[in-house]
Amino acid sequence: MSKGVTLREVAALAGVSARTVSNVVNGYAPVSEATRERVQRAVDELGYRPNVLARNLAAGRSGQIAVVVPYLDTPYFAELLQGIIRVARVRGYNVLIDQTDGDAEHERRFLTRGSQSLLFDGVIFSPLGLAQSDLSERDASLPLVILGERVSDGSFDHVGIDDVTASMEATEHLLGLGRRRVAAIGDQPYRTGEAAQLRTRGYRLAHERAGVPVREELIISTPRFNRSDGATAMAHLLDLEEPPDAVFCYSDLVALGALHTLALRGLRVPEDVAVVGYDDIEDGRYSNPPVTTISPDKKMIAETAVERLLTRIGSTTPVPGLEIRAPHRLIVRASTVTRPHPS
Amino acid sequence: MSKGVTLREVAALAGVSARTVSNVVNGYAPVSEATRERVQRAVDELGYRPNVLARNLAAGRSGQIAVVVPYLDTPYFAELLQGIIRVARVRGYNVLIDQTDGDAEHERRFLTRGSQSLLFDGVIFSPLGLAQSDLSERDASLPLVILGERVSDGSFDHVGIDDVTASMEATEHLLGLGRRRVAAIGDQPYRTGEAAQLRTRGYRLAHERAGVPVREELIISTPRFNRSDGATAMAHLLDLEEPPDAVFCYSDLVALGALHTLALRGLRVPEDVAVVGYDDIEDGRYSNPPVTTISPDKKMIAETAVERLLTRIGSTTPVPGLEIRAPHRLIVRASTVTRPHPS
DNA sequence: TTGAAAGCGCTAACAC
DNA sequence: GTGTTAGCGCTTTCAA
Repeated sequence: MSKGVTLREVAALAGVSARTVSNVVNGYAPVSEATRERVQRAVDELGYRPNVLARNLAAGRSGQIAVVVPYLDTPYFAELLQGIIRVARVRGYNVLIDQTDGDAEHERRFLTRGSQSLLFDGVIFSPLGLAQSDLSERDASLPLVILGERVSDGSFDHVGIDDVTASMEATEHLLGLGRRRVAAIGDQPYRTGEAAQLRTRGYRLAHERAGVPVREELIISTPRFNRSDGATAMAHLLDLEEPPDAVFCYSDLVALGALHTLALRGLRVPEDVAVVGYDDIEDGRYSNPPVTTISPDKKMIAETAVERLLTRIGSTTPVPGLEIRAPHRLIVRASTVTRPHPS
Repeated sequence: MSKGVTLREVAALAGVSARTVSNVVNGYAPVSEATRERVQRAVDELGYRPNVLARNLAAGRSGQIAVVVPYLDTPYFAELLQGIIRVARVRGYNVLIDQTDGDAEHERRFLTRGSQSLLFDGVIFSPLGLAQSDLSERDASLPLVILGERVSDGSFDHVGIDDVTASMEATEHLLGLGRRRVAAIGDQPYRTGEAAQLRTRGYRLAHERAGVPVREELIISTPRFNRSDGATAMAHLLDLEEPPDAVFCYSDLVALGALHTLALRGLRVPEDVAVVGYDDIEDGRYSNPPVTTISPDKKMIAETAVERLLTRIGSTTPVPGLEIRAPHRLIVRASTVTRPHPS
């Protein structure tokens, strides 16, 4: 393995103590210009690289944050991750990735320092299999930021968009287009489906405001928010006696799946069925037709999540949990309007 | 921060030495059943969790591998990563992610242990900005597995599919359909574009074999393999005096971009223009129309990459670099054949 | 400013 | 089988 020049060797060559080398390397404390230069020369000459492990062990921190998502190949998470990694790197943190497949047991492990103890200083977490209540029974000493739709219990921060409002806007857009049989794909009417239920709430709210009755058979629940579920749900909707003339999908992936089924059945979008998605992933911008969608400010979400986490990590006293709402907007594309505004 | 029960405390409670606790925890060496049980009880009682950092420092390894890709939000990498993380986890390794944006300087940093020293035991690397020659000037003590199209110089393993053959097959498929003006999108005729050039070679080879002359103006080069480049290139091709009747795209993303432009121009796929992609990402299965593509065995690539890396990490003597060819196949979908085989 | 030295928590060589 | 103990390489308190 690599030789590994140690701090001591540098100290010896420079004729100073380890302490001084450490100071120079870390830019800490005052060191006289002459000494600093001498040390620096020794560092260069020996090609010294600090051993991160040792540094962290001594300092009691790891310099790493973990990002835990259900699925890595979901474009939304991939795009978010990209942002998180960029920001973390700038702040001197490495990013450890884990993917839980939405498995509750697997997810729970990240709520405590557990066996990973000290491997990461904090976690940015997007839970899927855990219910709100699970989040409360956690090791509060582990800095945590939650992404997605949860309400903070005060021991962690939560960053996300206002799902109810966004969903309401998406539905209103469809209703405003004169559609009267607007379906919803993605409800999850069970304990761990709290996030999805917020979208359904927005959907109902929009109907209420518009004075259009909700047709319960048009609300389809799906286990996941992926293409295949979207395709299946759409097929089911089209087989109804009175199929919908519009669909609000709880993710762009679901919308893409719905579009796929619509194309197979030879239906025109948006003429026969208008489609709205959620997330604004790149796929949706290039699909045929491009998908109208709710676009969360991902850059801000990523930045805020890292920023908050580092604040927590850096603080010795408990930091109050914040509810942070990132902005979102509706982007209208050809899946709902024949001649959309140029975007 | 978390209290942190130490090995010594456990030892004290169990009335044994640290050595024994370590043995029990790690399942090492022989320990009498009675002792093991006593220690285990102490561990449980105290809620002892080994400090990974300390363990690694002492053992001289980190238990982490780094995976370095140009872009995380490229579905192909996301899908691959997913496989890599799964396998690594089973083998007890954590995965550190980095994304280079294809920046050569950034990539080069991963060819040496550099400042990250000891933070990871090995690297799975998919270079983009580096040329073949850059790979040779590296710190051979860092276990390395390269993904994508490179030839091993003997100091690392390389896992990938046979790009030339695959590209030839893709092109032959188009030629076999009777298309005579087959375009290619994705060539990169410069030093770091070696991978892309292999695809172009396969493209030419297919023409040669079929006795169809290559029209140089139909070979379009693009800086990246993304949707936007594909859309632009397609627009350019359609503006030619004699536009193509088929396109071989060097990635599915490029194909999706091309499809987008084709739809905008009101052209029919495959009737007017047939399209073939590369990578078999999920997007391509649900696009409108679904994309015929070269499908590399991603699962095997991921597994093999991790397996080889761990072999390198575990070996004290130099391991000869292997060239590993993963299988691939052409999947025919509606973007080239009106009534494709069910897939 | 700088030096000496005590750990950070664990592993493993060396004894018994 | 099990105990002792010397580090792994760095940070940092305490003196000087």
